[in-house]
Amino acid sequence: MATIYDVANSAGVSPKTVSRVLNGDGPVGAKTREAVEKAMAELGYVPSNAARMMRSNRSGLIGLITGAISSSSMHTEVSGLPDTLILQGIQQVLGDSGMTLMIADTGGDREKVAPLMRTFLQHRVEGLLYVADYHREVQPRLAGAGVPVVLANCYDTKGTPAIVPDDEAGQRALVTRLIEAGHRRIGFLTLDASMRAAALRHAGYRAAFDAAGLPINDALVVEAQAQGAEDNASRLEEAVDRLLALRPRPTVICTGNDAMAMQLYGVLRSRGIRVPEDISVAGFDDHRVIAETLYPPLTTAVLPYLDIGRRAARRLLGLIAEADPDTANPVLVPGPVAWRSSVTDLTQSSPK
Amino acid sequence: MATIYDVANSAGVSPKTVSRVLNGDGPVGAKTREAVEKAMAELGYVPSNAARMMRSNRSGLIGLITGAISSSSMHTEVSGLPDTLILQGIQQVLGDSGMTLMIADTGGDREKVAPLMRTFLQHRVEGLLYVADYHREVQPRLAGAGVPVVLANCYDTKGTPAIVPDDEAGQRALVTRLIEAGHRRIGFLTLDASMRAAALRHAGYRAAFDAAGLPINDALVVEAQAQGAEDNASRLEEAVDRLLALRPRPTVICTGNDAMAMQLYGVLRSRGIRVPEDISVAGFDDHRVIAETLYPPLTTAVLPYLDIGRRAARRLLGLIAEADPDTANPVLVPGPVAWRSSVTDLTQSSPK
DNA sequence: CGATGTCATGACATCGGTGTCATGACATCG
DNA sequence: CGATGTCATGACACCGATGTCATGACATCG
Repeated sequence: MATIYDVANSAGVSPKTVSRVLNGDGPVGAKTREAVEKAMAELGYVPSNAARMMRSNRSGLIGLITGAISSSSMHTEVSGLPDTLILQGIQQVLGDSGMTLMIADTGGDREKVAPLMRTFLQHRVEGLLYVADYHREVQPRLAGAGVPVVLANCYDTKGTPAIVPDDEAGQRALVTRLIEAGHRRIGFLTLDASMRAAALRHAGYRAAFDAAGLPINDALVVEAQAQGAEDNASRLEEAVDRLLALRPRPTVICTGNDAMAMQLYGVLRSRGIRVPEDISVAGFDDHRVIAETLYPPLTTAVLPYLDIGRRAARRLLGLIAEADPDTANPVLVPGPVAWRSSVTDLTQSSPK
Repeated sequence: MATIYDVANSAGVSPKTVSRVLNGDGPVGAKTREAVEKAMAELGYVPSNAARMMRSNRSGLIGLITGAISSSSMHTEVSGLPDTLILQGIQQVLGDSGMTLMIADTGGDREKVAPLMRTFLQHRVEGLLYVADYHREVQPRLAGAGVPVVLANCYDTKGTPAIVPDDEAGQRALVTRLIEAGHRRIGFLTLDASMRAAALRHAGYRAAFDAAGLPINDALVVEAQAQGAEDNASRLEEAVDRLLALRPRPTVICTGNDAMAMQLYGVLRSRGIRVPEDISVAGFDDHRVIAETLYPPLTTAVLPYLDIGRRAARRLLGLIAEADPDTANPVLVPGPVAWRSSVTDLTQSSPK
């Protein structure tokens, strides 16, 4: 690969002059510039970042780690890469700022974290991102490396800058919309209670009722997932039947996430209940493959992954520039409601 | 950040000796080694990859590009990152080999490819991977950069090393299993015919019949997706009704992918048809969220993304080491059949 | 016309490692 | 006992860029 010396020789100038052409500092004569540019093009010259870095001490690299990193081994499932939307959001912001992303996945093996960190440090990353596959608490050992860290889709108890989805506001907005659409008996099939999202979404559900000045009926809320259960399908069926047995019956059922809504569609149909004519359904996540493909398309609260990624990247860049506006921590990112046809508007007098 | 000189001073030796301790080349006295290691630990010394690279000319970096890169603008949909399993597979292999992955996503903007390539070249990546979000042909302009390239989940016409799923073998294996389970009237709802996977899977379907010595009834194969259609839902319904109108009715319906199978569940239930009691269903992809969550869980052909990622990475490492076994191109990676309860075994005399 | 300033350019050192070669202290051998 | 070999270590150059400073050619000014 051609070096700056090759270019200098070929153009009959000194390396320093080539450097000036490259970086636009210092004056360069028009004819000289032309000759240098021609030489660069001919040789296919691309400056070496390594050499640059030695002087500038700026690598232009950001390290990203996913997978097991904390010691919260409660969820031992093999955790893979997180939703790609988070990565995409990070990419967008970093790309625009001229940073390049290095990624590493521990593949669920916590022992791999240390060597990965070492590799990142060898490359002199200017910042680190840790991305979780679902909203949860982590106990990272990333700190102390002398490099700014931002957590995305997770948080810790030490006040490390973190960006997480505002599950509570999302569920609240969704339920508020349901109430506005005339629904009063709103069933809620919740996630495994040990999940952070479960508690927050439940709180959002209640907050929506409170804000509307409506009473809360706890019989409408049923946990439909269990810790390490295999038989979540039958558990869901039981939960659904319990809701359906209520009189008057719920007019809409919210689920802990879109996957559960997908199962709910199946259970309801097997009971001869039509969606949304007989009962409406709403999910959470806006998992595209599911929410848009289901028939009818699913009304759901959007998990703002793209936005979370963008904000995490921006915050990290801020920390690197030592210009952290020092906002509240963790930052809660709200998502909109995706209103689709799985929910009937009861305020419309004549259902077609 | 501490340098090798700091360590050398602190340990009272020369930088070269520290280097020897680091790399284990050349002999070092026991006491000296101890002193050096102590100094390194105290200073939190991590060697700089940039400096190393200047001499060795080995960056230890692999560049990965996803998103729009070809000029095949037929599918203008915003293409995001590909399935994370491919990335995970790549990660695993590269991580074990000591390489670090740099990733960049064009976010669908082809204009971004050139600057990204430049960035990668500045970092002196030793190889490039291009990963597509679904099996297709690309016309990359990656070549000529003097760096080995491997395509994953896509291929070109110039013979660039490529790793793609063996869609034909997958569909064939699936249909063969169906035949073994006693099915003879096997419906097939295909993807948009312009997709590579559609043609290959169709070929696999036919091959299974041929191998079993059974006749093919073309009325059982219906295209259930259209080019840029909005109303694929109603199109699917029509296709399903056409299959259901056949006498005798198909005993199983294969779909172009798992998402379509998910829709099919809905359509069948709305027609009062039970899965799998009245009719069996099989998908393609083994898209976990769908295949495992659906009730009943979906029998499907596995798209071996993890394996594709692994092989792509291994092949790239081979090319970098200039030891390419020069296998057939593109490499077709077969996937197993995931047999779940959405398909009834007709050879079992008594359905429970 | 000499002093001063600007422009265009180059020589040289430097960043943090590592390859090459040299050196001194011992051990071994004939 | 002198020649030779091995071990442990250091001096020095080099990788490819860029910052600092110097230099020569002109232009401008009083």
